[in-house]
Amino acid sequence: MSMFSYCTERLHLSEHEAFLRIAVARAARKHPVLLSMLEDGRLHLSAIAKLAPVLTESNRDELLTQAMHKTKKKILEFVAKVAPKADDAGTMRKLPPPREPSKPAALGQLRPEVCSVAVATASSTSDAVAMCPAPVKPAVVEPLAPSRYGVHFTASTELHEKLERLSDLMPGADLASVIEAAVTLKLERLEAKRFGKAKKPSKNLEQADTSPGSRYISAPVKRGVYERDGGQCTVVGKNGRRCTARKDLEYHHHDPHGRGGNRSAANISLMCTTHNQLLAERDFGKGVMDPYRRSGVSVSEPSPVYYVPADGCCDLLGLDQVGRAHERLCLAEVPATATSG
DNA sequence: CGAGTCCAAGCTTCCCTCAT
DNA sequence: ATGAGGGAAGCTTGGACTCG
Repeated sequence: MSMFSYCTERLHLSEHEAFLRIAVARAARKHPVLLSMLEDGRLHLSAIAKLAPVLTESNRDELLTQAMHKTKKKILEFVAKVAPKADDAGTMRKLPPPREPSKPAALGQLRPEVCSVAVATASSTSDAVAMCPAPVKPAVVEPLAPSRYGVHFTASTELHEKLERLSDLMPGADLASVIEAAVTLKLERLEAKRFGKAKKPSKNLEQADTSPGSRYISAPVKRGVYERDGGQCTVVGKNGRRCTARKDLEYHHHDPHGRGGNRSAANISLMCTTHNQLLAERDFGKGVMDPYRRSGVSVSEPSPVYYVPADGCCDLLGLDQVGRAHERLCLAEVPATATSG
């Protein structure tokens, strides 16, 4: 259960009440002084929620001193001074919401010596995870020979049982074949869902419904866009280099659905989460988009492995300060194996 | 049975009304 | 006049459902 669900379903707070309290709690984790200021009335909930996105260790003392006993309006003025918004404002395309806080650590990342007991005695996977401390050892993928890899990870009793059941249904297959079959099936389903991939497509691009009425992108369009864009982010830097991201891809509406944009292939491109967010920032302003990543987990930040630094990328998008995700994109070290594509 | 479509979940915003 | 709270809107994902 996410914190949001807990607040709304268990504590019966309204969505907005929940939002305010979660925002304050998250801010207080970074800046504990906020709690005492809230308690003695120097700051109110709305003030903290507004201040949180721009509050840093360096500006905290000055900003909080200024904000004490101030109205929400005044607080917004402070915020605007610290983080000026772009002139352009309007509707926006929201990026995927944060899932990390509520998502349990992968079982493969748990410390075996501690979790072996927990996993064995827990009644469910989530219980087992809850009983375990922070992850220590991630799963290991070790190259053994050309085209051969060794994969080591810690499995839960649940997974172990499932593998045994699947093995029973695949007589003669070794463990690697069983896992490969399962992964292949999941991959096909997810790619069909996400990118409209199909073995025997029943509709082509011309037959797809592209009217602007619905937000739903039809499978033929998904398929066509994915093939046209080569399964890769389509953003190209000033230096002519194209972003090499192939993970966390999203369907970006050039003319947003919220503004009446249609869902034809011509209006849609593949874009990585980071660039999608950057374009949203360009369209709607940094101030509008910042809250979506202030938690640090709301953006699925791409691994540097998938990126080549796009020189002039900031210039391309007309942005000066674009946040952590983009900093990581532009400043990340590029492994020798990664080349521009 | 597979492909296509719809819709709820999750989170955050803006705009408005209510209570103080 | 002000902060708190309610409601609707917005966007993506994935589960559930429908159709051929």
